[in-house]
Amino acid sequence: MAGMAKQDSNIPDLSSALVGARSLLGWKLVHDSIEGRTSGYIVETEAYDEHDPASHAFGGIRKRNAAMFEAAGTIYVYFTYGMHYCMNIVTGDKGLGQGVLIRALQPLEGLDIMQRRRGIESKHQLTNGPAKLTQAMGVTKQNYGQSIFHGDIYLEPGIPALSVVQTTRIGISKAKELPWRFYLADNPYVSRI
DNA sequence: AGAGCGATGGCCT
DNA sequence: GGCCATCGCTCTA
Repeated sequence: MAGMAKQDSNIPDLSSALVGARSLLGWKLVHDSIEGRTSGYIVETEAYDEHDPASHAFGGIRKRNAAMFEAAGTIYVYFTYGMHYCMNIVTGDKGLGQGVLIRALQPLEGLDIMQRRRGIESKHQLTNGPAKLTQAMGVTKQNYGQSIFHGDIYLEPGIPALSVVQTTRIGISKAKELPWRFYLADNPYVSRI
């Protein structure tokens, strides 16, 4: 199968933020919560590493960002604009301060739960943004520091990332020229093209 | 289709 | 006191 993009292991490659951002595309993100199971395919990501002025890890470890310095697979949730949560999956060696922001999902299971949590019907609007998907999936500060390898939020093999677009990141003011955003080409659940 | 803006809280200088 | 890795509503075109 040389030259064919496929998922060839049962864990994504989280060795660095850039590798992880690409590797996580197509994986199924699952949350088994008290309200039920919600899941979706990861269709859009952004990489943030320790040398990146746009990263929350830039400037060193603090209470707010400490989870980013934990082992790869740790979930780093942050609160922003007074009302939104966003979710990252930590990459790289422990102590580095790297992660991948999950920016969009293609909703798969628990659509009714997502619709209730989001307060909207439209399937396309449920998870096409970093704060939208955490609301739909029921991810909050409570999940801060959990590991995707043993917890109620975890990954399962999903769909092959056949065609990936790499471009600049969204919603940041520093280092915005870096092409560290990845998404599945032609996927209707990407936050924006 | 795109600009403007309010909501709202933790962390920074 | 100001800034945000945001979203969705409300205007103008």
